[in-house]
Parts: sequence; C-alpha cells; structure tokens
Amino acid sequence: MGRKKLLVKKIENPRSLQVTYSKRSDGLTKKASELSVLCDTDVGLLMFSPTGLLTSFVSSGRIEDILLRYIERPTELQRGFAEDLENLYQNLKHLKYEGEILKKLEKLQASEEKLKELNQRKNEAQEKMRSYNLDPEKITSVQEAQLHQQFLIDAILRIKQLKQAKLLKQIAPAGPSGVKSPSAAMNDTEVMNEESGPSEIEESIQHQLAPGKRHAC
Amino acid sequence: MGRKKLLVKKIENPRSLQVTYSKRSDGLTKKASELSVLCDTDVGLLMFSPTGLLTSFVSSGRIEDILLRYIERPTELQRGFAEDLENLYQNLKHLKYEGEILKKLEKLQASEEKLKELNQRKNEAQEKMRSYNLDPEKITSVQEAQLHQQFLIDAILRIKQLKQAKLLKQIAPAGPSGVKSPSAAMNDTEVMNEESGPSEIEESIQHQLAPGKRHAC
DNA sequence: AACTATTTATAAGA
DNA sequence: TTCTTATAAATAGTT
Repeated sequence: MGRKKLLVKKIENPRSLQVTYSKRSDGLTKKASELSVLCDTDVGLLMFSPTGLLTSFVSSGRIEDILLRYIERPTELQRGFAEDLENLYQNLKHLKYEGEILKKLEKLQASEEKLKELNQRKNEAQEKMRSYNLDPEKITSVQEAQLHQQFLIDAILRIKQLKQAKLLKQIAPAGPSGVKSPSAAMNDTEVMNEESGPSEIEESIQHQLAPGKRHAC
Repeated sequence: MGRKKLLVKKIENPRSLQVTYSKRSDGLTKKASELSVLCDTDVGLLMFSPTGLLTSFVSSGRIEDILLRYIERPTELQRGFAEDLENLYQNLKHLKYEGEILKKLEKLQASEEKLKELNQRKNEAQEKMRSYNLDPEKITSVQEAQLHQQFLIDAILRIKQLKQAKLLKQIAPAGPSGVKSPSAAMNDTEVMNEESGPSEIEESIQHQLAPGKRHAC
C-alpha cells in the first residue's frame, strides 16, 4: 500500500528502514489490538526495532489480570526477581522444545499440502485408468465391452498411424530434401484417412474373430 | 477495510466472528512477517482463536531467540519488568496450549503415514498406467508401437471372449439346466481357442487397415 | 509529521 | 470454506 508496490525484502536505506519500521510497527500493533477487541481473544506481539528497542502489545485478557496481581505487589516482585528470571529460563527450556515441535509441525503441514495434491493426482490417475481400463474382470455388460473394444480399435488406428510416421522418418530421416518412399507415403496417407473409420475396422475384426466366417472371406 | 466501515467492538455473530478471526489473523501474521523481513528484525506474535486454538508467528523460527534477547538486557528488564512479566505469562499460556500442539502433531504424523501409503499407491497406479498406456505421444519407436499394438490386440481378444460369455448368459441366464444356443456356444468356444492367437488376428487387422488390400479380400 | 497516490486488506455477498 | 468485489485502511514516496 503506497506509491509503489514494495518487494518484501530487507530495506537497505537506513532512513526508510526506520520510517518503515515506525509506520508498520504502529500498524501491526493497531491490527493486533483490533483483532483482540473484535474477536475478544488474547493476542501478544513483540517487536524489536532496527535499533534494538522493544515494542510489545498484549491484549487485555487474563494475562493482564494476572499481571495486575503481580504489579500490585511490587515489593515481593523485586525481592523475587531472580526467581522470576529462573521461571523465565525454565519456560525457555520448554519453548526450545516447542520450537522444535513447531518446526516439525511446519514440515508436516507441508506434507499435508503434498498429500492433498497427491490425492488429487491419484484421483485423476484413477479417472484416466477407468477410461483405459482393459481388465475384463471389471467389464459388467456387453455394452461396456463394446465401448472398450471400440476404444481399443481407435487406439490401434492411432498407433498404426504413428508406426507409419516412424517408418517414414526411418526411411527419410532428413528434412524436406529427403528421399521419400512412395509406398510408405501412400500407406501413411491411407491410414490417416478419416474415411476408413473405426466402425468399419471393427466389423472386419469381428469377421476375422468369428471362425465360421473366417474361411468365407 | 471492506464493504462497510467496521466499529472496533466485539463481534457477536459467531459466524462472522470466526470468519473475521480467520482473515485478520492471517493478515496480521502476514504483516508481522513482512515487518520482520523488511526491517530484518525479530518479531513474535501469539494469537488465540475464539475456539482457543493458538496461532503463533516467530520471525526467526525460534521463540527462545527473541526471549533470550530480552533476557540479555537486565537493565531494561528491571525498568520495564511489567513487560517481562507480560511475556512470561504469555509464554506460560502458550505452554498450556502445547498439549494441543502435540495433538495436532499426532494427527499430522498420521497424515504423513497416509501420504507414504498414497505415494506407494500412486506409484503402483503409474506403473500400471505405463503398461496400459495408449498415448501415442509417448511411443518413441516402431518396436514400441508394435508392442502396444500387440497388447491391444490381446486385449480385444479378451474382451471378445467376455462379450461372448455375457451374450451367452443373456440367452441362457439360468444354471446348468438352461437352454444353450448351439451357435453361441460354438462362437464362445472358438474365441476361447488358443490356436487362433493374436498374431493371426494382427495380420487380419493389418490387412483390413490397408485399404488397397481391403477390397482384395 | 503531513500529504496523497496507490496498494493492500477485508466485509459482505455469492 | 473459498471466491469475488466494493470499499476501507495502510502505507511508500514526497513535501
């Protein structure tokens, strides 16, 4: 938000760094405060300025109540200052552990994303498998068998076509100046021809597969 | 920022409360992150959702670093120890929620297992896909095309077989006492016959696909 | 610090 | 929950 779109990257100019820190830390504190009020939740925010100064914001929730109890007994606090520090260190020890948990957590969250993506891919693959599925066990009706057969016949046509093209390339591997075999070229063109549709071929295969009629052809 | 100017006051509607928390906590985290990057400073942010879930952001990835910096400044600590205590309590509360983090962790570890399993399944599916693969784009040689074609021809044989069987069942749906059509039975047996192997059929298809020879048959 | 042109965040609605 | 969009708010560069 501003005159120009800013890349989120360290600001090198110390002047604008300071100005930006000032503006943004204010903004962040304001937003933290708004969140705590709007949602009636506890929010804590700690920021160190580029010069090392600390700014913190803590919503007025239970935390503050507890703090007030402490503040209302300043003498005791001062006496037990070392003790408080000790507690702080003990908590740090816990927090160190927590830091590790959080790291692992992040990693696992990335895994979860990946899982989601993989799941999607798996579903896509399964979808594709269904259309390609050639396992007769999974065909439950004659109509379905018919569809599969048609699919396979189409596939054979496409492969034939490809084979012809490959053969052509083998015969005339060079570019436009290459010598082209007339018969191979002919074959290629003929196979490419849309007129000889799959249904015709299907019929032919049917006849070939029907032994009684095979000899009649 | 939004369609209407919002009063900074507790949102009573639980629905919008949840939505607002979600959006604003995201926004706040983003801004905290930006500040830490732009100004190369340490920023820590703790938020509790209306349902009590903790979200935290820590610039360095280590809460303890920020707190250690804090502790390493005893003079300031003494002056602003109210702030120290605030943080102490913030962190205590944070620790209270560590149990919840661990639960989430367990859940995510389960996800990881699932991920592993899915990955394996995906690989299996891909392997299967490879053998079923009918995409001519992926065929790089004539030999390969030949193999695919053979595969498809075999598949057609199997489907033919199945179709015949299905048809038989349609004609004679009952068990051993059902009336069997002799011609259908014949067909079935013939197709089942191993003698009429794929290579013969492949030749037939080849001939059928070569239009010049189609009429010669 | 104040000013604005812009970008960004987000409240409501779908 | 996620996307869209109108609007409010934050803020980058400038004065």
